[in-house]
Amino acid sequence: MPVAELLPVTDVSAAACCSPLAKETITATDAEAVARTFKALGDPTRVRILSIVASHADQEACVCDLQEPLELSQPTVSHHLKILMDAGFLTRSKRGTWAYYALVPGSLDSVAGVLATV
Amino acid sequence: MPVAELLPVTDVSAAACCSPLAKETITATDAEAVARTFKALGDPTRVRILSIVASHADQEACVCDLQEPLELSQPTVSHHLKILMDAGFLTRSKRGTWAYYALVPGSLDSVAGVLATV
DNA sequence: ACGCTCCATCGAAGAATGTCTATATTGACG
DNA sequence: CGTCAATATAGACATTCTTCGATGGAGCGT
Repeated sequence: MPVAELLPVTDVSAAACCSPLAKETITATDAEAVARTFKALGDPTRVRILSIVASHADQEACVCDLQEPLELSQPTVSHHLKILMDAGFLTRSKRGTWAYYALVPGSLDSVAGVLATV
Repeated sequence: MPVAELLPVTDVSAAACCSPLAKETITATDAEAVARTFKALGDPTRVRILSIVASHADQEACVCDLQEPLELSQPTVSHHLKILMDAGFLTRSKRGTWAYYALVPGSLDSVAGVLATV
């Protein structure tokens, strides 16, 4: 960010199309973080997973709850669950042989807040 | 969708881990539409484009406004702009030689509403 | 009319992603 | 302790995505 001030942006001739900025733009680093969040939501299977989990009683479901309605192989379901976990939308709690994935409270709502930074 | 009712899901033995659903889940078709929206936001370059456009005075910028800060080739910038247009975040208005891309008012806010359907 | 600038489209190369099968790991239960 | 069930991980393959250079079209200027 300090680099910006070093540039002599006092160009008078290029006034043709380029208009000045009214406020700061997002940094490239922050943009990557925002994109990572949305990329996790950018797959129909993962959207359905979140919907199924959210539709369960305690907003919690195990892998076997998901495999059948999604009609996907078990490793594929686990793969998507990991992505949703890494993105902060789900948590995993293992009870016995089963792994229960639960919605992180407020994680979906906070997506709206992420957009405010753009 | 009507296929679901045909399945005899009255399985009594599998009560071990699977819990019942408290509400309806999203349909596969709707999930694809939701995912398409988020996929458009799932790339750091496109997030930066939206930020730059939103930071301009009238929330409007031409391609030349974007090419330099993004440090990408012009065809690549146009490619991303098309994706953001198809997703409903930007509109294009050509004035003279220049093409001005403007934020669709409320399009970013409505993303939060999309999540409510999940 | 000619050239020049700005932008969109085309085609291709490399990277990333979604899916599967096969295998490993973990915990429960005889 | 051995077996079985539920998940996770690894590797492979096809598809999609991001990016580029090259080309084409539209509009302004001399």
